[in-house]
Parts: sequence; C-alpha cells; structure tokens
Amino acid sequence: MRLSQYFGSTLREAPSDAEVTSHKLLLRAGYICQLGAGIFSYLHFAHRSLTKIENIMREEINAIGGQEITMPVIHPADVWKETGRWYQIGSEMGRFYDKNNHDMVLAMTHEEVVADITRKHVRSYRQLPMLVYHIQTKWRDDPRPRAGLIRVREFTMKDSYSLDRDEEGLDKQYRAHYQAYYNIFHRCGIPVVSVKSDVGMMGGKMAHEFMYLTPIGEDTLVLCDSCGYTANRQVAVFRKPAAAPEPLQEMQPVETPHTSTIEDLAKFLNIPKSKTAKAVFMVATITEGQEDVSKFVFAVVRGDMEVNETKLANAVKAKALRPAHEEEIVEVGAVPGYASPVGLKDVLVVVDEMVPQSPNLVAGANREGYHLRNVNYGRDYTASIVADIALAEDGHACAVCGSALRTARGVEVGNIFKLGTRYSDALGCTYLDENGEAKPVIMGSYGIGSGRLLACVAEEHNDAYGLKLPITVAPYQVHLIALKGGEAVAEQLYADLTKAGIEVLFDDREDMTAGVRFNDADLIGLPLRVTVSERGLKENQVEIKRRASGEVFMAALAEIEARLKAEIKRLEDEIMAKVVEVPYR
RNA sequence: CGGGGUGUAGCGCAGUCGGCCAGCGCACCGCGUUUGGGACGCGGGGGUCGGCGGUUCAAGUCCGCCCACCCCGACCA
Repeated sequence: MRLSQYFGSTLREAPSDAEVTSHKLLLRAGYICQLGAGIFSYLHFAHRSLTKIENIMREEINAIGGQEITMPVIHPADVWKETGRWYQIGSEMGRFYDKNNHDMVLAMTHEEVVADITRKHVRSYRQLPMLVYHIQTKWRDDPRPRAGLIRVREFTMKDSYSLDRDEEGLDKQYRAHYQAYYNIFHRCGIPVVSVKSDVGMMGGKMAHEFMYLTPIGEDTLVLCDSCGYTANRQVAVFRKPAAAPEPLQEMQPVETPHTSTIEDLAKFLNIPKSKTAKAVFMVATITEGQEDVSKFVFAVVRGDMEVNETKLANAVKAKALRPAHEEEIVEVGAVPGYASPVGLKDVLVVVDEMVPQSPNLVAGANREGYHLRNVNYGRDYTASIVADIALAEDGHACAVCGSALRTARGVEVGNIFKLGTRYSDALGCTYLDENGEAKPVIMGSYGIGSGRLLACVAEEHNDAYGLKLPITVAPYQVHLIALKGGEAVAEQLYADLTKAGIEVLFDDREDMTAGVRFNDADLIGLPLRVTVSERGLKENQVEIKRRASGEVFMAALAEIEARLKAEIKRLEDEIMAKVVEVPYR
C-alpha cells in the first residue's frame, strides 16, 4: 500500500469528541471514521487489522471443531417472538417493518437463528456434537455508546454456538472455548482475566466474561490475588464476617434526630455500622405469565454493606430493577431515612443472608426521627426471601480462601454462556437418542466483538507518539520511508519486499519532511520501520527501527529482506510464547 | 430516560456587550527554497456560523423550538 493513495489521513490533533486513548489514536492514525453515535467506518488500516483479528479467531475456533457459516443480519420477528425475546428486550432491539408490514428485527445476536437451523436439520444424536460460528454485523441500540470502538451500536462479532446431546458435551465445548478464547486474546497481544458473570438477557446457567483490565473499563471485577478467584462484581460472592452471638434483647424505640443515613445513625448512637440494618427500596419489573407487573421491593442489608442490584434482581426474578421514588416508599408505609420492615405488611421484603445472623440490630422505626434498638429477624419481622444480596467490596474476605479481595475495572472483550435448553425448548430443537427418544438439544453460545478487541489492543499498545501494534494485529508489518536521495531505492525495495511476501506500507508521499514521515510512522504504529536515505545508502545500508522498543540499527541493503523476515519471526515468536494453557476456573 | 457540556472551513479553536467583506493555527492548491523528528517565503481556494422560526434598520451574537455529538448516571450479550 502506498501511503499517498490512502483513503483517509492522519491528523495532528484528535477531534474533540474523542476522550479515551484508543479512540484518539485510531482516529488520528486514520484507522476509523465516525458516521454517527456508535457507528463507524473502518478505513483500510482498521479493516486489515480486523481481518487479522478475525482470522486468528477463525483459526482458534476451527481448531476446536468449529464450522464457519453466515447467518442473516435481518430476521423476521417470528423467531424472536417464539423465544419471547421480542417482548423481553426493550429499546436496545432494532425493529422495523418490511413492505408487507411484517415485524422485522436487526440481529443483535443469533441464538434464534441457530436454533431455527437446528430444528430444521438436526434429527439424530449421530449429528451431535456440533459447533458452528460466524463473523457478522450486529445492531444493539445501546442507550449510551461511548469511548470510540469500546462501546458501539453497530459492530462485528464472532459468535459460536455449540449443540450437544447432554451437559457433559456442553461442558466439553464450553471448556474448549475457554482455552481458545485465552489463545485468541494472547495472540492479539492483550492480557485478559476470565470472571464468572451474570447470565443477563441470554438466559442460561453459567457464564464467563473475558476482561481486559483497564481503568477505562465499565465493569467492576472482584479479584483474589491469593487463590485466583475472579468474578464480575455483579455476581461476586465473599465471606461475610460472622457476628458474635449474643442474647436477644428487648426491642425498644430510640429518638435519633437527623440520622437519615447509616453514617449519621452509627455516629449518633456510637455503634459500628455493622450493628445497624440498612433499608433500600427498589421497584422490580417481574414477568407473571404473559404480563409484566411492577413490584415494590424492600431490600435489607447490614449497615456496613451495600445492596448488589444484580443479585437482588436475580433473587426476585426481576427483569428490571430501579430505585423507588419517594412517593412509592411512603405509599407502602415506610419513612425514608427511618425505614425498616418492622410492622410493614404486604411488601416484598428481601433480606441479605447476613441479617438473620446478626442479633440486636438498630433499624428504622418507620417514624421520622426514630429508630428501634435490638431488632431481630424472625422475632420482630420476617422476609419473603432471604438471599445473598450484598455487594462485594475492596478488602472483603474471599469466599474461597479468606484473603482480601481487590476490585478492578475491565472491558468485556468476550463471553461464553452455557445456555442449556432455553432456545431449544422455545423453538422445538430435539434429536432422537439411541433409544429413539426425543431430547432437547443443549446449547452454548460464545462471543467476541472484533472492533472492541481492536480498541483494547490499541489501548494496551501505545505511547505518547502513537500506536505500537503487535505484529499479529498491525495492518502491515513494515513501514517503509524514503528520505531525500532514497526514493529510487525505496521504490525498488517496496516492490521486492512485497514480492517476498512482506506486508509493506510505503510512505511515497512527495514533499514531506523527514519529521512528518517519522511522526506519521510512530502514529500508525507498525511494528517495523525501514528508512532509506542518502546517508545510509553511502554505506549501502538502510535503517530498521523496532516501534515497540525504539531500538534502531542499520542493515546492509543486500540483507534487508532476510533481516526483516527474522525480525517478523522474532516478533511472532514473542507473541506465541504468551499462548499458554490456562487453568479452567 | 435524568444531569452536564459542545456545535463557527477537513482538524483544533477565537469571535457571542447585535454593526463593514466572519477570523487564527494546522491541513489543502500553485510557484520557489528546503529535507534524519510535525520547515520557510510568496500567492491562492474553501463557511447556508448545526437546523427552523422569531425580535430588530441590522443576528454567528438576543429569544423560542428542534437536531446532532460528547461526558456522568440509569441501562447493557
């Protein structure tokens, strides 16, 4: 590729819209061009990098038995109605009508379509197990696209779907993906950690997310450095400190003016926050039969903890959960700031498992300016549900080994789900087993967003001058620069090296100073730079620079092809050394 | 959806107490000089000032409505 012909251009300054590093650099280096919120064109550099990333995914998924297919981007709504997701998913789904006024859907994922193909073609246990995948455009009308390619509305995803006869088969394919995903990310040059995660809108039983750790991440992870426990904070468990047993005391009101927060209350009564009960009010949307109903949820955790809304939503099987408005709180008879379940009726009370084990807590009196001392679960009130609904925080004890947990931010670059029979049941995917008995196909689904992955690679590999892409992801291997007096030789090198199978980007632009060329090379971030100049040619040499380390050395013109091939091999070996087996957890 | 911000040339910005032809830097075009880390001189081109409506002798500037984009939150396989 000749840089003079590039469709796009480098920018000295990033557009003011861009805030995160990967976004700024990908724009400035001419990789991407934004069309609308969360909608991008991928110019040739990005296109080539994405192709490389996608080919890595192909290799790894092929290696575990995947067969590549292509499924449509536009679906008739019928299949989505059959699985119910047409009704469950809100504004995130792109919907429109075709010319006959039929409901249509822009694909946001492909479980429905895979299940449809399965019910039409899979008959016998002899056809299983099966693994199919495709690399396809998705549309998710995210409420808030952000951070360049990190969170977009239109994106390309590699998604695989496993079909199995039984749980053992599913588990095997799930674990195969687990390792294949690590391989993919390592080959792209980014470190990731896998965490246990919530199943969300996919439904199903078990899921892992693959997280690239970065402060710009929007998920919070909980990690144990001691035993390796990792989880998305949404589902993270921790060992809750047991309260010392003590005899139950008699419940009695206490006047506590201006203590509408746990902080103030603990200070006013001079007790630890763990001796109080915190009330949190939410309104849940719960599906009952065909209908969605709103339910007021009164959640109680110990005062030293926060409510985990995902855990709470799962505990009440809610489809959605939002904080209650003040009027709604008053309506059920509670007093904000001084609330407790004591004395309330006909309210869905969810209590964290720690609360019944903590005797003699201070809780609200449902009366402005008053609390109750020595409130005890079972004696003074009961709950509809007792469950783990507490949020894991920095310093909490690891549930597995007891060491202190740590939180970190991450970007979800991939996920794997054990779906089970949710889609098979809904769409009627069955096979006949050896006994001629019809059984539901067991499914799994596994996704990686390629654009988001590219953004994370850019986020990981850059410096003040620009990108420093790994050889496996960079759009070209070599950035060839001709300085004054080196033009003719550079032309020849461009032809020779390209012919030798080396991917060369040739800066053949006229009337550019050396500074501009070097700066653009640093910005675009190819792993190797070759400079041909009068100065070097006097000694029959050209200069090679390693972008990642900044090392510079001269090479004889006659040996340049061999030297570059050796450099490329070295860079590839460096990456492959990171591709190792990762213990499953 | 709630809160905040921004919209003036391809990019970054000034101009916003209403007042001539709307400016600056970079980029772009032409000529010349330069050429190992974002050169210099001379000469150019490029704007429905986000849109619509209003106030006014006069609107980039004031008022109203709308749109787009960014950030925080809600939401999110």
